[in-house]
Amino acid sequence: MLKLSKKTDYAIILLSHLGDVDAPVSAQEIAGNYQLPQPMVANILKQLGAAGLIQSVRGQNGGYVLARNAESISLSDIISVTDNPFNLVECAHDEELCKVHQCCPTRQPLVALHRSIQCFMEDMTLSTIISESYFENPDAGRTHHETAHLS
Amino acid sequence: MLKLSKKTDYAIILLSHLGDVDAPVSAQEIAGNYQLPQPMVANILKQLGAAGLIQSVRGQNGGYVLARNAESISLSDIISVTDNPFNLVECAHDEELCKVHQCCPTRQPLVALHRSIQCFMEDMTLSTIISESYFENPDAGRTHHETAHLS
DNA sequence: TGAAATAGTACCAAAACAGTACTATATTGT
DNA sequence: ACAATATAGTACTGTTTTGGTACTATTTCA
Repeated sequence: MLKLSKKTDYAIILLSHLGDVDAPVSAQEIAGNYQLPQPMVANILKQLGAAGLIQSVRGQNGGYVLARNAESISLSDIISVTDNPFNLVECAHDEELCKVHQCCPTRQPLVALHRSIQCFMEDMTLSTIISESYFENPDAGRTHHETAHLS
Repeated sequence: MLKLSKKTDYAIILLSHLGDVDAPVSAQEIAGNYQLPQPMVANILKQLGAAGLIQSVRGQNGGYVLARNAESISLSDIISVTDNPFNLVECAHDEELCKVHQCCPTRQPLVALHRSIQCFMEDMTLSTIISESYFENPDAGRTHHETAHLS
């Protein structure tokens, strides 16, 4: 359906929050802060931890901190954890799956679209996301990215 | 999940075929040609017809022809028929839906990604798709190599 | 020892997807 | 006229994905 899952949506919020503070932040704290369901938040943080994007601190006063600096975490990293592996169409990576491979019209243009999205997501880092979220004005910091990766 | 539906995948194939011939083509003919399920093909053609992308010719020897020339049919047109309305995230278009709108980190970067995808899909016309599908491997080695290590 | 936190699973309801079925209608060829 | 072939419209269904919950175990600090 060409949309991001809520998990991804939430994950960006959670990671942006973690990127703003140094001390470990608990799931409960974030859930309360953004009025999101606590079990959901806990679940996503668990996944992000298992994927190595964040580090966990167990026990009382525990929580999560970023495992790497925000510059080295890309939107692509996040999505690969919270969404299923990014595949616009099944045959884009595994040519054998294509039934009409003798002359499939979809493959070329969709692979191009796939690559354009992929590049965008790899260039968009968490630190960029955090700094952009400070602009309240929609037109403030947008133009750069809008024009960057069209082709 | 950030993937296209099979309907869209099929629709591109169907429309590419219609763009290649002048006489009306029936659902059965296309289904046989590409070994796709005939009822599925018929259903998609019905939808594309209702949306005005193709014109129907009823009766024996009937079928479908493109309603407009292939240059004026964009990938965006196709997707808007066969996929649900394109929305990366719910709040991208309706700001009121956003629960954490006091300072939502996701909105800015995802709206940018949304626009980038939208522009790509509007610029990619059916005629481009058709002409690209003629190359079996234009620079296929490069394309395959680059997509191999993505995602 | 108890409270607060993560770790790991496993589960469930609702929605979307992929595909099918059936009836009605229009056109052509004989 | 009539049968064959085609679209038109609608409704249905099994499967998968999504969004979210529940439960138990483990770790740490006070």
